[in-house]
Amino acid sequence: MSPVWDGLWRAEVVDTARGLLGAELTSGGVTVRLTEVEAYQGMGVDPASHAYRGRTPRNAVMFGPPGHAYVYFVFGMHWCLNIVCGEPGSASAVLVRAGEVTQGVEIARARRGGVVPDRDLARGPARLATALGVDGAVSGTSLVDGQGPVILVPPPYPADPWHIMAGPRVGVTAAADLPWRFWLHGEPSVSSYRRHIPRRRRAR
DNA sequence: GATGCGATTCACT
DNA sequence: GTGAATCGCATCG
Repeated sequence: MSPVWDGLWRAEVVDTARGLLGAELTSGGVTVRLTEVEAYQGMGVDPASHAYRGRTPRNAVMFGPPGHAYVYFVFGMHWCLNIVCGEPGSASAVLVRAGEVTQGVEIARARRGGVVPDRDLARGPARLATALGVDGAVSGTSLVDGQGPVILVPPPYPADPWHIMAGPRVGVTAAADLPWRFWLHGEPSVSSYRRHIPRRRRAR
């Protein structure tokens, strides 16, 4: 594993998240440059984390070594891609929320199913996963050993700190006040979703 | 642009 | 049974 990665995984997950801005994910002919990420801490610490209540079959890979993919299924139709961080057992991770497609634009567009503006190809975690062709089969594979279906490459240089914005994580109901979402200022590919608002059940 | 809401499957309680 | 780390479309301004 490269020294770059080693240092990133050892950092606090919020710093790891910032350090991943500008990194590139490549899968099946499509490359995405990360412009928006969210940090999730580990078991018993972060109530918004899937690992908060401990290890389960679904989140088991979060407890494994860093640099691996944790992919989960939400809302009955979407896949989301996370990068496992920290020491093995720490169960922290960074959710990849959005990016700019830098290679394979037409492949990504085909995966997204037709007419999609470039900036929207990987704008949002489920769209990003779709653009890369990522699904549950990727979960548990390494992103950094060059052997897996998805390859993660470090940023050519760290993002300018003045360029990094921070705010509440999107769509989470717990710990909604923590500014653990990070994005690159001015990037058109940054998702614009609002904070989750619990909706009343419609059975009435 | 902002806001509201339904779709649709699964893991966990 | 409940609610979820979302998205796309409809509606309003």
